[in-house]
Amino acid sequence: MHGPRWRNNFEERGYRITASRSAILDVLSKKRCHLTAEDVFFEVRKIQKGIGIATVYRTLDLLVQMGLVCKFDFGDGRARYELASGEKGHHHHLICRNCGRIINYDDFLTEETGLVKKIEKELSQKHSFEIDAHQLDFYGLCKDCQKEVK
Amino acid sequence: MHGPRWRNNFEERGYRITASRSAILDVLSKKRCHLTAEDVFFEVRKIQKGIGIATVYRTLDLLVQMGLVCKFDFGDGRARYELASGEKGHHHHLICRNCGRIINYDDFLTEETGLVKKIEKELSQKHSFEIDAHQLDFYGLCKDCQKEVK
DNA sequence: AATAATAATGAGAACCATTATCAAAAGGAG
DNA sequence: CTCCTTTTGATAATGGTTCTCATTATTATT
Ligand SMILES: [Mn+2]
Ligand SMILES: [Mn+2]
Ligand SMILES: [Zn+2]
Ligand SMILES: [Zn+2]
Repeated sequence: MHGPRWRNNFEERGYRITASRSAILDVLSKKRCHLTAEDVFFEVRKIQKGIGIATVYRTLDLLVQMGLVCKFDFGDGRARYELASGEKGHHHHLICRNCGRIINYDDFLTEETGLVKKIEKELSQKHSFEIDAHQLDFYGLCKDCQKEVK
Repeated sequence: MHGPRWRNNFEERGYRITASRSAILDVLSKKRCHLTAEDVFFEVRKIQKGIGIATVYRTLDLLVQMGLVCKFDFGDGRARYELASGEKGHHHHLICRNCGRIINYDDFLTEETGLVKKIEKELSQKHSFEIDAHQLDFYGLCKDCQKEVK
């Protein structure tokens, strides 16, 4: 996820590479986790003093549309954004119901990736659906919250 | 998902079985799909004329907490509720990015269920996480929207 | 049955993440 | 520089959800 690639991507579509936009991409590149729009906003303001929250939302939308960023909704009322590092970089989630902690994992079981592909193929045919992505999340209690709740 | 079970469940916890509450459960039982709170509200009003939207939200929360109802968030800004029919009744989703259509499927591949269990076990150990549920969604374009977009 | 205690409810206000609006600023083409 | 398009920030508006609070319904106690 370094410069040239997304720069080309921008230019091809006639989008301008502005300071705000590249600052937002910088933040997403460095903090590789599930940032809310607000998180991004505060982080980017350290670089781009005057940036407005609207620009953050607009840019995030843009990046999602371009496929450079993934948008998640874990059910706590705010969207989360994360750099889409393509095939490699794809991961699934463990989400704590108590504290909201989110754990990424990409050390899939050997069967895991293969089966998901197989399911996708099967479902595509059966439902005439053109699948381009999937999301697998596990919900429960994290280590710390297990004690706490008991 | 018929009477006695959830009635007991309610009484055990000291919750009252009111007309509104059982009307809401009725609606969820009959319309077996992903209803928004508003959907439920309008549907229930046919039975319980004076019911307020706040009661719908409160009751849905209650039912989710009790494990009788599942709450989903497919990223369109509104939560969806659906009767949790336990082990049987569990299903995964196909979601159209264009029109928002949601397709349930529970005709899992034979390997599908087994593998998910295996992953859960593995993840539980590795991350000391107590997993109690999972959600698997596939995103893409439904049959109708494939033509439209092209 | 009457009374007291508690739980549930409806109306509407409040909340809060996200979107829309719009005038100003910045960037690019010539 | 000039014209035209895109981007931006401030702020208002939106819309789903939650909160507040006075009223009502249900249950427990006498
Ligand atoms: Mn993630
Ligand atoms: Mn479903
Ligand atoms: Zn936790
Ligand atoms: Zn569709």
